[in-house]
Amino acid sequence: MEISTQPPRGTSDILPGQSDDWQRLESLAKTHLQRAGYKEIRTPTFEHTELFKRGVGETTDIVSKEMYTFSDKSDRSLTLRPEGTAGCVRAFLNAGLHRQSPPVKLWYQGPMYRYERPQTGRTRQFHQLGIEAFGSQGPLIDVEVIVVASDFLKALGIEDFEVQLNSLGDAACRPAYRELLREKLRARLDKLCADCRDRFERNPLRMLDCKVPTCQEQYKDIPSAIDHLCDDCKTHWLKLVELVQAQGIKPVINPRMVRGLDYYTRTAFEFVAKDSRLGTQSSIGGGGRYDKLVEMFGGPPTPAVGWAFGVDRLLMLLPDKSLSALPVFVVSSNPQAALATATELRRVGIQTELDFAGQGQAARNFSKQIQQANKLQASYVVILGEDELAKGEATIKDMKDGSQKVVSQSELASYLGKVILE
RNA sequence: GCAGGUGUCGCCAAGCGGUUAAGGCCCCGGUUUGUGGUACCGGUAUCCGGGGGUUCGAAUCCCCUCAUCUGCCCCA
Repeated sequence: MEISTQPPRGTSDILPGQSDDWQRLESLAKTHLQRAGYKEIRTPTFEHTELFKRGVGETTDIVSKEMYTFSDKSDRSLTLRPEGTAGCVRAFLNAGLHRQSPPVKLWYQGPMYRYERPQTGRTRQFHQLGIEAFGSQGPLIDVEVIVVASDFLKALGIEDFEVQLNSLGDAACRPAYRELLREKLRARLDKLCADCRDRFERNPLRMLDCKVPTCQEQYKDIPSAIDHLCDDCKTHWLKLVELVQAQGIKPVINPRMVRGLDYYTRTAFEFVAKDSRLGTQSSIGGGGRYDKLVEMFGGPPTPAVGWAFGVDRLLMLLPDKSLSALPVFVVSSNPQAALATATELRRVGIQTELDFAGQGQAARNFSKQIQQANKLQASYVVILGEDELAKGEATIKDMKDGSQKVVSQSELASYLGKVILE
């Protein structure tokens, strides 16, 4: 019985040609976020199921139908993380980071798991890059977080996106608004789609961003959350919008945007890109403020704000990358000499290849080796034939124009270093 | 969970009841063992996602199954 070489449904391998993009994105993220004072945190890829149920919220789609949950040998219920914030908050508390001078700023990157039907821009294992800032309650840090994200996208070469903004209120005003929604809509329940009737019970706010036109028809005259904020939330919101604009970002106020996770309070935002490469997906990242989550996990009251981007989706939007450095290729009648020279060149920082297709001790003929060099798009070929080896020399062939030059082996590395590394 | 599309060599792909299962790309070898990119020649699927069935005969028809893609829901 042969083993299937297909990866599990909804997962995929990141192959040699693609990993360049991943590395580019990761290194850019790292420098960008650290520059803004964010420190990397690495938390487990699975956690106690309870953490997500409580943290993300029982009524969310993520918890109610998308979790990868399993029991270990001691019958603990564990779940592959569907998002990064819950784990960060847990680690933040467990490590006592709340006792550090605020704000505590973290970033993370890694695979997340949601059991869904795969399609363009959506897989069961996907990757998020996120940041979390704990301990500051003013809108200034909301804005920092948004600006850092926006700048990061631009650094990646992604320019065509909008920032949608909304405020969801807090414990002081959201319950009242929720009831208001129920009151207004109770009589119209029969005109709504099945999903909305369900949302009516579980999470009325979610009704507002329903995509069904007949539902939207019913919501036309429904007041938005922004108009029903309590004084504190209102002040925060107005300042937020003002500050965001002052930083040169033109947010799109979207009173209908309700994020899918329960922990958000006040600020919610989403980065949206309309690009056919994303299929019908348009959200490339999102986040908001979650001022009650730390407390809910048993910590001291700690306001927090953060976001996460879908790395896989960002990668789909990356402009065509520049070509990587071209190697030097060592051709020799003596495989051992070829490897020794390649190693010498590599030590001074030159990307160097050689031929491995020979049988046993024998090198392939020069023609074959140079063919191989050509296939790898070598910039230069170093030829160490019997003649050169006898004289302690090396022939350098410029693959662009075919010109050749003989240098002594002792000068080879420094000569090529000059030509290639400048 | 629901609705459609697709599954023939590593990749693209012809074939639509009786073929040794085209072709192209890639790869390998040769013409050319001291020199590349072109050209020419040769090689590479006992097998058509898997399992049943119909038939004298199936990659081609039927059933089941698996995978994949696209969309709905929702999100990254």
